Amino acid sequence: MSKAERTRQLIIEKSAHLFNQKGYAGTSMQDIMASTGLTKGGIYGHFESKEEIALQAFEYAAAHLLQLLSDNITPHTSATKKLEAIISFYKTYLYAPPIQGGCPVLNTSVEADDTNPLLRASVVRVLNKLHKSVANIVRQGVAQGEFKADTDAERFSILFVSIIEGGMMVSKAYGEAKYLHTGLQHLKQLIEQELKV
Amino acid sequence: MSKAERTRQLIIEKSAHLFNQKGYAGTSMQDIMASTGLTKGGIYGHFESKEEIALQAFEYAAAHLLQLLSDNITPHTSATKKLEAIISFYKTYLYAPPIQGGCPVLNTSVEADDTNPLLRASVVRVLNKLHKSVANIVRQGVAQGEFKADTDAERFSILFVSIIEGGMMVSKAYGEAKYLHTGLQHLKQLIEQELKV
DNA sequence: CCAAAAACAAACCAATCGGTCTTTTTTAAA
DNA sequence: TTTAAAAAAGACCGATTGGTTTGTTTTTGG
Repeated sequence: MSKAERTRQLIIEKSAHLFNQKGYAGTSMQDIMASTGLTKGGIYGHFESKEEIALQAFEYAAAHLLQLLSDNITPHTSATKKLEAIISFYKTYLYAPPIQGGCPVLNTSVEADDTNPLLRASVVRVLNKLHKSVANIVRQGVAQGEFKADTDAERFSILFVSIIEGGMMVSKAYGEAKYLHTGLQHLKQLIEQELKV
Repeated sequence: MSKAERTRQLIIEKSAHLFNQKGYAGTSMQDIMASTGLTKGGIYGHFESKEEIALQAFEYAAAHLLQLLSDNITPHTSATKKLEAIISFYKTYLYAPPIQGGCPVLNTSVEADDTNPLLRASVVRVLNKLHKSVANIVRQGVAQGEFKADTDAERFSILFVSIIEGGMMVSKAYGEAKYLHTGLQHLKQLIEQELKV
C-alpha cells in the first residue's frame, strides 16, 4: 500500500465518522483537517472536492457495515439463524456502532434525499444490497423447507429494513436502546409466526 | 394578529419547509431571506439567532403534524378506526406532505441527535406525544373491550412509530411510496391479529 | 390625523466557507 | 546516495456564513 493510498484511506475513514455524526453540510474541511492531521493541500491532492470525500466516505461506511453483516451471517446455514444473526448484530449497534453517529444509511438518506442526487443514488444502491441480502436468506429458507412456501420475501425484507431503521432513529433520539430492541424482538416474533413452517 | 405576529409566523412557516428539506446546517439565512422576502434586519428583529428560528420552525411543523393527526383521529369512536385513521393519513403522506421534505420528526432527529441538544430535546418531546397518542388509543381499545386485555400498549406504540418512520425513510430514499405502504399494511395486520379480541 | 413606537431595509462586520497555488518536504526507484 | 516525482504544508483567494448597526419606512394607539 503506497503512501498515497494510505493517506487517502485515512481521509476516507476519518471523514466517515465526521459525516455520519455531523452530516454533509455540518462537516467542514476544517473538521476533516483537524481529524486527519492534514492540511488542505494534503487533502485536495487526493480528492477534488468535499462532495467526493463525502461520497467515498459513505461508500466506505456502507461497505464496512455490509461486511460486518456478512461476517455475522455466513457462519450459519439455517435461514432462521442467519436472520437472527442480523438481529443480534443490531442489538449492540447503539452501544458500539461500527461508524460513530449511528446508521450511515439512515443518516445519509435523510440528509441527501432532497439535496444531493449523487449521494442519494449511492444510498439507494446500498439499500438494494441490504434488501437483497435479507430477501435471499428468506428465499433460501423457503427453498430448504425451513420457511413457508408462500412467503413473500420482498415484503419481509422491506419490513425487516424499515423496522431496524425506524427503531434506530427513535432509539438515537431518546439515547436509549429499548426502542430498537422492541423492533428487533418483533422481527424475531415475525420469523417464528410468519416465516417458519 | 399584529404585524409583528404575522411576520414572525411567516418566517416560522417558510423556514419550516426549508429546514425540513435542507436541514439546519444546510439552510442559510440567505435561503430564509429569499423564501420570506425579508432582509436580515427584518428577520433578526423577530428572532435572535438562526437556531431559535430552527427550534420554532420544528415546533411549528410538529404541532401542525400532531394537529392533522388529531383531526383524523377524533371523528372516530372505535379504537380500531382511530388507528386506521392514522395509517390512512400516512398513506398519502409522501405525495402530499404537510411540510415539504418528509417527516420533520425523522429529519430533525437524525440531524440533531449528535449535534444539537436543544433541537434533540424538542424531538424527544414530540416523540413522546406521538407515542402517548397511539398508546392511549390502544388503552382505550382495551378499556372498551375492543382489544385484548393483555395488550402491551407501550410496545405497540413503539412498533407503530418505528415502522412508520422507518418506512418513511426508505420510501423517501427510493422516491417510491410502496415501502412505507408495506409497513402500513403490516400495522393493519398487527391490529387485526395482535390487538383485536 | 399625528406622533411615538415598532418593523424593516441596507450597508456593514469579522469569521469561516470550499477551493487553489506555490513552495517545501518526503518518498521511492535507480 | 542521488534525484526525479510525489505528497503535503501553508499562504492565499473570492464568496458566503451568521449576525449587528444605522437609518428609513410603516404600523398603531391616542
